[in-house]
Parts: sequence; C-alpha cells; structure tokens
Amino acid sequence: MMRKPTIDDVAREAGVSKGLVSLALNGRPGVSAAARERIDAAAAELGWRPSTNARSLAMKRAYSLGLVVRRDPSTFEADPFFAAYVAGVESVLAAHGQVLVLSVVPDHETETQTYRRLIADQRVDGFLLTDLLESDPRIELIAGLGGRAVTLGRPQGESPFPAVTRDYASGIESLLTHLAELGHRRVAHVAGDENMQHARTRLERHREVADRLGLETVVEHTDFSPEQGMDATRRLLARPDRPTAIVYANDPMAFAGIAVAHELGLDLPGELSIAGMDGSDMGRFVYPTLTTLDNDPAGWGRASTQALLDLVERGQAADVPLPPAALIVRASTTAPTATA
Amino acid sequence: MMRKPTIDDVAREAGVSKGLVSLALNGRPGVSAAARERIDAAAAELGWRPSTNARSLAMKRAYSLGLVVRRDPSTFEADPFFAAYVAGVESVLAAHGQVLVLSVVPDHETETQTYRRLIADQRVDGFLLTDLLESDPRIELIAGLGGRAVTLGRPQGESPFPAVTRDYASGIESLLTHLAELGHRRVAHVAGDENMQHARTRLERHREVADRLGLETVVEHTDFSPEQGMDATRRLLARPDRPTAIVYANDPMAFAGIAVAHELGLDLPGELSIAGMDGSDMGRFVYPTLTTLDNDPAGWGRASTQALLDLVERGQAADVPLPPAALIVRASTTAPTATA
DNA sequence: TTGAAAGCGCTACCAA
DNA sequence: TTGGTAGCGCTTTCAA
Repeated sequence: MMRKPTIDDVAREAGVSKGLVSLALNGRPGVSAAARERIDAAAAELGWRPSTNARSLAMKRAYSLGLVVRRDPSTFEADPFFAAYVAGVESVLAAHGQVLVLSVVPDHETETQTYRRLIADQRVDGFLLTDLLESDPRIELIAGLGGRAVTLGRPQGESPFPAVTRDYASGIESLLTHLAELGHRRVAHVAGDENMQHARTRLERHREVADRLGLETVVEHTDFSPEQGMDATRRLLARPDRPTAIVYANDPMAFAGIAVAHELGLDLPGELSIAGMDGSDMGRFVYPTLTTLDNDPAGWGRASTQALLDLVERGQAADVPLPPAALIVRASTTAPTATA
Repeated sequence: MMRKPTIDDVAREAGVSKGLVSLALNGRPGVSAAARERIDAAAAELGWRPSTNARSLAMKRAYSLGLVVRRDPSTFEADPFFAAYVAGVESVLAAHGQVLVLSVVPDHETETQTYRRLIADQRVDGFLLTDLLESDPRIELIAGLGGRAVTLGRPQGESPFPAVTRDYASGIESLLTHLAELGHRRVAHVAGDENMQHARTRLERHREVADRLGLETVVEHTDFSPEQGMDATRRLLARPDRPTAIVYANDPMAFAGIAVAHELGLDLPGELSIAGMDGSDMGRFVYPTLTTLDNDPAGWGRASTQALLDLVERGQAADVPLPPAALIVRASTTAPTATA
C-alpha cells in the first residue's frame, strides 16, 4: 500500500518548491499562473490532500468548532431545536473543510472544565453558544482564556463576540392577534427559565403585546422542562378564571400541556387553545397539531457558524439579524367554546 | 502574556531531555523513579499540557471519534435515542482526553463523502455506527479506506469490527406477556424500516413470541417516521378486526399513534393499548404515559465508545453484550374494554 | 536509564 | 515570482 502523498511529493511532481505549493494551495498571491497550473495538476494527479494535522501544528488552529451542551438528558431528548440546528451548522462547516466537536455535559462544573480543556488543548477554534443566559458566565470564561465564540441571542452585558439574533416581537404579535381574533380574552403564558435570554424576551414581548391587545395574561414560570410544563398547566387549569388559551415558551412544554388537557378530559382545541414557540416538526404529529412560531433552527445553525468562521478566519464578524419568526397556524388554536 | 509551556520547557525545568519527558508522560517503562518524579513536578509547576496537534502529527492520530448521522431533520428531531447516547459517549471520551466529531447529513451521498473526508483528513480515529442496516455498506466503505469502527447491533454479513448488542427477546416477551395477561388477543406490530437491523429483529421477536402466546398479529411496515406511524395506525384502526393493542417499533411512532387515536376520539387506554420500544423520557409527558422498553441509550454510548477506544488503542476489541431491555409499564397499556 | 537528533507535513520568512 | 530553511511540539530511533 502506497503512503499518502505529501506536499513534498506534489512539489517534486510539479517541479517547484513546497513553499510555492503551500502558497498555491491557500490561494495566496505571488504565484504565477503557470506554476499554479502545474501545481494543481500535480496535486490532482497524486490525489493529494493537505494534512490537517500538519496545518494545525503550524498554524495553531484546530479547523473545528465546538458546541458544548449542558443539559440533563431528559430535557435534551425533547429538544426539537438541536437536531436541525446541528444540520445547519454542518452544512456550512463541511464547505469549509471543518468539523463540529460536540460535547454533552450534565452540570455546570463539567461544562466549565470542558470549555477549559477544549481551549487549552486547542481542540476547537471557537464556540457556538446556544441556550444563552441573560448574564452568561461562559462569555467571560471563554474571552478570559483567549477563546472565541458567537452567541445565539444577544447577552445582557458587554460581549466581545458577535451575536446572531431573531426578532420574536412580530411573531408573538401575530400569534396573540390570531388568538384575540378567535375571541380569546384570557391568554396564559408559560414562561421558561428566566435566566435564559430567550425565555425572558419571549415573556416580555407577550406581556407588551397582550397589553396592547387588551388581553388578560396569567404567567407561570418554569425551567423549560416538560415536567414543569405539566405542573404549570395543571395550576392554570385549576384556576377559577381558567384561561381559554395557553402559550408555551417552547414546544416540548406545549406537548406536555396537551397531555394534561387530555388527562383532564378537556375537549381540544375547543375548550383550550394551545400554542408553542419552536416551530418543531413534532408539532405535526400530536393531536391537535400544534400552532407555533417558525424558528428555523437550521437558519440559526448556518448563520452562527458563518459568523464564527468569519471571526476565526478574518478576526472579526458582524452581528447577524435573522428574519423574524413567522406564525404557523395549525389545529391547536381555535375559537373558544362558549361556556355557560 | 506568557506563551504556553512546551515539552522543552518541562525538560529544561526538570533537567532532562525531552525524549525522557515524552516517555514519562506516556507512562512508558525505562524512566527512573527519580526522573519521573522531577518531570511530574516540573510539568505540574509549569501547568504543561501536551499539544494535541503535535501528538497528532507525530502519531498520525486524531484523538477523536466520529459519529455521522444520516437523517432528514424531521426524523432526527424526534429521535429520543440520540441525546442520551451522545451523553454516554462523552462520559467515556472525556476521561480519555478525546472528543466527539459529529456530522449530520441529509442523504446517502453526502454521508459517503463525509466518511471519506473524515478518514482522508485523519479527523477521527474511528466511527460509531448507529442506525445499522441489515447489510450496511458503511462497513465495507470504512474498512476499505483503512478506517475503524464499532457497530451498534450485529450486522448480517461479515464485519471486521466489534459489535455492541442488546437482547430484545426477553423485553418483547415481557411486553407481549403483559398484554396477553391484560386480556389482549389481537396485538398489532408497527415495524420500522426493514433494512435496519433493529427493525427486523424487533419484528421477528414479536412474531415468535406472539405465536407462542397464541396472540393474533397484524403487521404494518414503516420507515420509522412519525408520519408513517400515523398512516399505519389509521390503517390498523380502520380494520374490521381492529387490534386492541398496538406495539410500535419506536417511541416517536407510538406518540403519533396516540395522536391518531385521540383524533379518532378513542378512549385511551381502554379502547386501545399502545406501547413503544425506546424507553424515551418523553413517554412520561404524553397522555396516557407510554409503556415501553428501557433501552438505556447512555449505556449504548458508553459501551460502544469504550469498545472503539479499545480497538483504536490496543488494535483489538471484543463484542459487548448489553443487559437485556427491560419492560417499563406505564399508563398506555390496560385491559381492553369489552366491546358489545 | 538517558541524551541527541531526525522526522511527522505543513507555513512563514528571507534571499535571490 | 521562486527556493531554501527554519520552525510548530511532539514521538521515536540510536548511541552512550
């Protein structure tokens, strides 16, 4: 079996020095067209692929990006955002010959260690920061270690990293307008973990818009888990002034809400309208099918990866606003049945 | 800012050659206790961590494992196996200072390219092969490229790679016995993609056990997607000899089945018992809560990763049998209501 | 048991 | 525009 061709083989074959091959490979200026041509031909003929390991050593680069997910498996399992997000990440990473290093950790301490280890060992060139907290310690941690990152959402404090953001105001407005037009007056909001950036903005937008539309709002707080989504739903449905519609800050809690409603024997969606906020595909396979906002996780994946690559490779990157989340009306929202 | 210490710094500090530091670092014989001690002390004092990049270049190793998932995002999204599996993988990988490279690809062609690229660029030392097909072309592909892997499940043909397996016979036997004892006589099986190894074994076990217990079986075939799970359920419930219980080859289809039953206005679980087979946590947050088999995805993750590391590092690894899948009885299975 | 030196396959720098 | 050479930080001979 023949050994893998190296840059020396290509240089010899093309009759040039390996320095020149390097320049040509990286599309750098200062290589004559003729030389470039012979180099390309030689590389193609030998089937040469530059060694990532050698480049990494010389460049002090990993040519990979890191994603560290802290979650207990049960919550992670239900997360409809994740899969499509990673697919989006992959699509741009592959085009750049880079890879994604994924880590799933159970707790905060392991999380911190993981970031440290990945940076110290130069396993990644930057991090994708999902599940952003309002005041996220990872930003300081990574910046302090000399690492780079991009945030999904804009953190509260100062951040040296680019942020990818999506406007939820219009989506939530569409959703609540939709409910108001159906005749709902009491619309509850089951909020997520308020330390999390998107939980808080979703709740704030809900409050604002509901006020403007003259809707009565009750809020229940959770940690985004289906478990707490169930509890919140039970509390809401036990109220004397039971809401006729419940908006959940994510889809998994909405599914749990549907389960509770079934358990209580409510007629859905007549006796209770339900909406989620992740645009999950699973929403098409529950009864009734779930009204939600289209969150386009793959779009988040592509945008955040591109921004991070820009930062890593060009030293800077601008914030990226994603198109506003759009309303997806399915069967779980309808006019409330008149109650005696 | 001080530069990262290298092996030379440690050697100098300890007053030895760097070759000796290398031996000590890797726990190799031929280093005196005294030298080893001074080296350890020097390394600790300087806070030295060997450069993964340099080792990779010298050793032609990536110190990372690859997981390539081919799935359209909608199916992936619903996959309760994946998250806990990766968490299990991580737990052993981190202890070995290695990382997981994850790739999510949409189709077979991209999948093949991804394996080729990862091997050619030496980005990973081996692959975890999930979603095993009965006759899986990835085995030949990877073996042909000189790569290594471990399979989750045992493939039909010859395989040079170790296999991690779990016995489902006893779990399926427990499940069907449970249903038989509740009084069910017609138990349908909604099978998954028959090209997939676990889909076929689950179906075969179901048939065997049902025969033995004298249960009548109807089988519907699907591709494991909730979408087809819905269709299959509709067909089953439209039959004149409608089954009183349906066993689904995975949990997402079982959820879809529950949705269809609700849609048709069936009283669950009385009029229809439903069971899944992934032991998903989500099963606790639907109504009725889902009876299923405990698949322990994290266990799969730990075992397959350990086997692959053994193979990569010691050149060989044995097959690993996991404990049999156990029955988890929840609310979705009950005695069938007597029909007039 | 230890040290010196070569090599892994690239990039970067300095002359020419 | 090019070639030669010196790294990047390890591991692995081969002598001593």
